[in-house]
Amino acid sequence: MTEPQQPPQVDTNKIIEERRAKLQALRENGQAFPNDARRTDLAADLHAAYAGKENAELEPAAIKVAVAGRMMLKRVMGKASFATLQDMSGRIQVYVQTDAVGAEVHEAFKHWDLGDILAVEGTLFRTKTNELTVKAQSIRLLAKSLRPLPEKFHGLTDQEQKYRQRYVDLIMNTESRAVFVKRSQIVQGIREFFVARGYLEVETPMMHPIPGGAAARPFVTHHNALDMQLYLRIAPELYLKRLVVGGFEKVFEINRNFRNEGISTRHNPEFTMLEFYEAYRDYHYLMDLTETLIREVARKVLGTTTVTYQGTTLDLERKFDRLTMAQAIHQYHPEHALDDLAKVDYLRAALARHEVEVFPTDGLGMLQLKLFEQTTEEKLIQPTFIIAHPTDVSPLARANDRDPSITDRFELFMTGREIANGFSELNDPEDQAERFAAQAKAKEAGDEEAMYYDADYVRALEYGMPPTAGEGIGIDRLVMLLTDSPSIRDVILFPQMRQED
RNA sequence: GGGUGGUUAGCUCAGCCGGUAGAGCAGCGGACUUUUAAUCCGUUGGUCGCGAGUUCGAAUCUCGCACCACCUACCA
Repeated sequence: MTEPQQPPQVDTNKIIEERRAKLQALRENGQAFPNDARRTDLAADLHAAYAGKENAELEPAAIKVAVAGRMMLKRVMGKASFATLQDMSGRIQVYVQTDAVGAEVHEAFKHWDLGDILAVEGTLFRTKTNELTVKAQSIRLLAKSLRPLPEKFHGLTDQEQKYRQRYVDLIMNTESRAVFVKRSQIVQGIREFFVARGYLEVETPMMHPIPGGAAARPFVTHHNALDMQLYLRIAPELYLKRLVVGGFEKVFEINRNFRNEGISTRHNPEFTMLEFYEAYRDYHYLMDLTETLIREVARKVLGTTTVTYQGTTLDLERKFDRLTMAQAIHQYHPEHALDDLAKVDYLRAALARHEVEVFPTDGLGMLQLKLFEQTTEEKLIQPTFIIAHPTDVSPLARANDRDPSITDRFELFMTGREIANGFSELNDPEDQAERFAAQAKAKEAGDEEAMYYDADYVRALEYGMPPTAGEGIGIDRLVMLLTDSPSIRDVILFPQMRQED
């Protein structure tokens, strides 16, 4: 891991050799990478602006435009050629004629390669097949591409290469570009949603002396000058609640968390979380807010609240179900009667049949949770809030007033996956201190995911935190859902991969 | 971590029962002044993922390793 970087590989590929020779010739003729070309027009803007114009009207008007982009297609026909340029907005065709640009330039153009970055100035016309085209008065090569692009028709299909060389994926695949544009719009929509409701966006530390706020294994790092061990954050929760203590009564943060755990189609070591906290609210309010948020973002970004994910249609308009774990188990497995699901012995027997590991210390809530996860979680396709989680597994959530063995907490499930997790916050400093102590004890006993005792967080609570509700939403998973992406790697620009070679 | 499948030219892919590798695109040379995956003629290009083994002979069969994908387990 700490080995020195390998020297860059010398690529002996013949195509690259030829392109290097072309670049060398360009260098000998002057500036090979000119930086004085100015673009005034984007492809999509031109298509939109002249959508209704016939060539009879367009060509005589001699509308001057300056476009630039990557050459994706090239068709040479003796004394005239067509090229297709791609810019950030889309594609536009360019017509290069010996009569218009001169024999020398056209001859040079014939030796430019797919992938080269070009600038074209000229006038608009429509070809006989009615395609809007720039007739070049001048055409320049701005940046030579040394590496050949994937095949123009099939594009890049190799999953590994799409992830490792995202830049090539983005050049070749419109659908990939669209996913990341949507991701950006979703994050923007969420940001606007909270700002419009008077929330303050904040940034809290990514490097924590004590990792907290979730049950997960952290990454460890070291600060040299301070000579101290630091952890990449597994959640921002404890810092955001310190801010609520400080008087920022409505805060949110959209940022990265890091968890040193397995990698899968649903897990990347770094992932983006939205967390938000609002004082003088409870978890019921959060559920309402979450429904509104997801509906509004879907409407804004997709234009609809009917979402198809991997062949399953989700209705985000309908009020989301709200069920306790026992109710959910009963609803999807009617053979488990509600009365029985409240009996410890019944649950132990049921779990034994499923061969689920249980501990003598597991109480009613824990047993229900285990049966729920085993039998029911994957069946929650339509948006469903599951409420009342056991206090044992919710060390930061407020205990229920009637039954302190459960908490005022919910998790939102869609397509059988957890999308959000929220609760009325525990603001009793003495209760919090006891729960930390229990977690610390579990950690000593070998539970690597158990929390540390965070004395400063308890000290903050001792100044008094207003009753508060807080929630976290996994942005990557939400984006997967809204873009119909099967893998989390499809919605993360540069997913974590094993080292090449 | 466990299971299944994959890895052949820059890219997309063929390659049968083992006989030492092929197409299309891209590239190079030529023809072509409205093409659009342009077309037509010619042509260069390979450590068949890596390493062993079986065999007269391995891209092909066997074993090991690496990486990727999918399923599964933990999690968000």
